[in-house]
Amino acid sequence: MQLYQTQELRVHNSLSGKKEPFVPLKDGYVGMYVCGPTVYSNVHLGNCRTFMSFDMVFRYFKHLGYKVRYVRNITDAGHLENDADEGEDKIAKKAKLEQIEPMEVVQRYTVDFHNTLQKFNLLPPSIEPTATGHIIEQIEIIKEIIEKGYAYEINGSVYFDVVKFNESNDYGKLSGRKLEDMIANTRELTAQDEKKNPQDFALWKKAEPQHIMRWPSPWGDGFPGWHLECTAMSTKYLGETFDIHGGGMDLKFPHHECEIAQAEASTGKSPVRYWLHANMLTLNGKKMSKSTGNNIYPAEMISGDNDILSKPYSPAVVRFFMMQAHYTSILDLSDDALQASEKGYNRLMEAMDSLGGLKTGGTSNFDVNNWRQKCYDAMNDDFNTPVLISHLFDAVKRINLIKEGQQSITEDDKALLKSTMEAFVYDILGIENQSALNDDSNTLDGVMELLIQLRNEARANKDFATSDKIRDDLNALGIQIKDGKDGTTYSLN
RNA sequence: GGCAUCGUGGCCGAGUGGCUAGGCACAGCUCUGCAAAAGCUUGUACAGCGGUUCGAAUCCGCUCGAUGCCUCCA
Repeated sequence: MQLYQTQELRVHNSLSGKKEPFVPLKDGYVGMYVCGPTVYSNVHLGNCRTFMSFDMVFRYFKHLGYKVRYVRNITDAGHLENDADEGEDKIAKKAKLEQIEPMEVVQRYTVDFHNTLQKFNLLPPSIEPTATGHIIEQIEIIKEIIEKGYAYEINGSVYFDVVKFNESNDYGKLSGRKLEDMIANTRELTAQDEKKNPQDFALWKKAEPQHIMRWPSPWGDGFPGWHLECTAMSTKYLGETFDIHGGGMDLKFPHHECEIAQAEASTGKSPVRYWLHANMLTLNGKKMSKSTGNNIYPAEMISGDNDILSKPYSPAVVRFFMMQAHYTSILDLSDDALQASEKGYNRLMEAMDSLGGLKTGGTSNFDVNNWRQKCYDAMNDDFNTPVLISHLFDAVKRINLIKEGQQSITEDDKALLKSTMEAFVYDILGIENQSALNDDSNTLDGVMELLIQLRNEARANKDFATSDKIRDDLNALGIQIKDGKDGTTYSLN
């Protein structure tokens, strides 16, 4: 018996705009595709939020007992900088700027991407395919689309015929747009545009002689278009129809809309059953943007080397902060909000640390089973991590009460509470306990035990000058002394 | 300009047609030698203006504002 058989998960499907019961294509298996980064610069924090949201989704599916194949691509072929004919792809542009090979750019920023995600404790996906590794597959799809009559070749480039497609299909169903409206609002056609219609998009672009990234094709040397790689790779590894497709809100149009069109044109089937979109991260209430300086890189945040925040924040605190908001809501990052989260995070982790040492008794004042199901209910409701966290804090309160001897818990309930807390905090939310990670020295424990003992002796002798000196000086070092009912403990700040 | 999403107490952030989300901050109390930690108690929030309803912050309309997309972008 797997958990998914008893827990009824509902997800917000962008295609219908509603929460729907999640039923996978194949019982017990989930296929999930998430649009990965274009590796032409360092990942920024907004990217991280999106990938973190889907990491949490991935983790929850796994926790429920599904076998999950999670595919997240690396876009290393570059995309056009602009829509003009002489458009240059981003990666080639960066390569020229830095006087290095395009693949050097790709390598450098792929490494940065992986390092950063690892800091935030993201699990690696099951498959991480690259666009350049799937040129052949992309060419095959283009052939298929041409054959079906939804694409045309001109001057060595191939374009998707959106108007034609819209006659038999619904282009715009994901983003809630109508082709007629789009046509009505279009800016003037540039004179040299090869496209029949401004809404058409490139499947294959002819490479000009100076273009470095190029591959042979039936239409001459060129490179694949904007949206094709995701269709090629998702189809290859997950099938023509699969369960979940995720990505940032900003990809909804045109990227995801075009993916649907490409897949429906080539296979005649709707590619995705549930579209999930993660919302944006703003900084101090405004869009993150490199050009205005309203931007912060993960590394700068962790090191504290930035002009925006008052202090460094650990990746675990940042993750906790992000999990306190629902993935479909815009989240605003600010120093105040992070400070509040940091304190909440510390309180949660201290409860986690004291869980194991809790004294048990003959009765429980805490209905652990009922509480546990509330946690699942929160997650089952479209991965509602903020509500889950509110329940986790209910447990924190209980843990502290039991610790203070004001309430009691049975051995069985304690075991269930502990395993449930660990599952939700560590496995599902992916929040690491950094106090536990750093606490690798038995020496420190020994020294602290000695100091606590000396302080207590001083207090017993009413030598408060000495006891306060120990307490205050330790505090200055970032070590907090805590006097509880059952003796004194300490924690590192 | 068009489309979409959203506007919640000092800050962040859930949620629902009538029943306390939660975190942080603040105040009072308990505990303490004094503190800290922990616990308890208190906050008459739901952008504005109308409307529907026995009842709306939750539904509808309008206004204002924010964010995203409309050209690559998580």
